[in-house]
Amino acid sequence: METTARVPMSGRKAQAARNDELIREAARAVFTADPGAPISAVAEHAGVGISALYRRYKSKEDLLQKLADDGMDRYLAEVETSLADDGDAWESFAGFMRRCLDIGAGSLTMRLAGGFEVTEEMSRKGRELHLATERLLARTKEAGALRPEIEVGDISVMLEYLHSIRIGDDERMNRLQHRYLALMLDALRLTDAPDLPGPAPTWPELRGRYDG
Amino acid sequence: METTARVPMSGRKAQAARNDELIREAARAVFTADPGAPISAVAEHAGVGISALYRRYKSKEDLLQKLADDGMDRYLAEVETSLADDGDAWESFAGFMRRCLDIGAGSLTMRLAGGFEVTEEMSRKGRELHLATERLLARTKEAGALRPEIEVGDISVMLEYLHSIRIGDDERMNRLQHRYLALMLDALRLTDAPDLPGPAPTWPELRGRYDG
DNA sequence: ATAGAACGGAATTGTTCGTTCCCTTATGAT
DNA sequence: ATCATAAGGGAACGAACAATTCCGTTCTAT
Repeated sequence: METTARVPMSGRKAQAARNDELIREAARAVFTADPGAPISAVAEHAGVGISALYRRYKSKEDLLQKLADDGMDRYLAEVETSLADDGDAWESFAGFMRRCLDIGAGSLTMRLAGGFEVTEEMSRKGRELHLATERLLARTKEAGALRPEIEVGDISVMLEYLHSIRIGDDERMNRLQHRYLALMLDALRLTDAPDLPGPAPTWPELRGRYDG
Repeated sequence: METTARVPMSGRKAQAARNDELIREAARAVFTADPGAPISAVAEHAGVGISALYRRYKSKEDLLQKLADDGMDRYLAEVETSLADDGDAWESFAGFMRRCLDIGAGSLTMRLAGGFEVTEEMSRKGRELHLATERLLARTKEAGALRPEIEVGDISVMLEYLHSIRIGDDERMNRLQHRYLALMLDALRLTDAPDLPGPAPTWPELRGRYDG
């Protein structure tokens, strides 16, 4: 045990601060993997007891809400990063998708939905994300780098389902997810391929899964 | 026995015979949608009571085994249909994928796995499927119609993943699944696209999810 | 040495789900 | 018409599970 705590890593406060992060990370990992996971799985994954969790979040619903909200922020940040990138339009878009895959964004919210009450604030943020994503898609299409039929709903669905690929350990899983994303991306840039069947999922359809 | 049996809809026996089918169909639908669904959901979906189910299957595990086995048979039938098709190699392969999507094959077994004991017989059948699929892929690649890096594991993962897309009612859902399959297929025929990241999932990796 | 924050994890309580049981109904033989 | 019986509906039962609470312990700062 550290007696005099030179290192910032010692002391209960530092421990606690680190646990904050540890727990958020674990929650993200666990619930991305399985939205219905028990809260004890999060504690286990984080290597802490259940108390550490309940000290920080009033309830499971509270945790899920904060997580979803956080996920939306991350996602928005990624869209804006790409929007601000003035380089190659296609690479900018592809990078956005890859980053979303890595940080678990773009799908978490959807996958979690149903497990908690959607606040007005979150609903507002959701619309904001939608609009921002729309801008990114529009810009990419204008550059002739993206299939015109692709809409925001497609992005949601694709990210959500890429995240559901869970084989092997974390590293292997990530690699496989990128394998299929690469496949998708190859298809997405085919601007003159034949039409896709059926219209893209609409915003109400996606939302409908949890507040319908 | 049917004495005169003009009307197939009357009589307890006819009812029962119809229920056999009703229940299999419901089980397929329900468990494809959610491998962890309660058995009562199957009864509900089939419009019968729970007794009707337990009269036919010893237990949930029994039902899952029979279902998985049935799924493998269906899948094998589809591979062989395509293998027997001497028309355009690409269309033959694409048709195979589309049919698998429609009948819920190619993923059911995997998704169900973990919920029941895998018999030796099933294991054997699994290897058979693998080989047959390999033949189909090889043939399609030889015709220059399929990306050479695509392996059997990719097919499993893609089908499994496509089936997990669940938005809207059955019809809408099917349409959306075909939308993303179409996207995938567009990517799969790109024989000269840049390499995909990471190797395809291997047979042990896929199996590893339930008997590891 | 002691108050108290931060924890770990067992105990508690409510819910879910597989399975069993019992009662109703339709069928076919007597 | 009556009765034995196959089928089926769905409530009841008990085990497993998971959210939350509670209590004893450890470590920090004083």
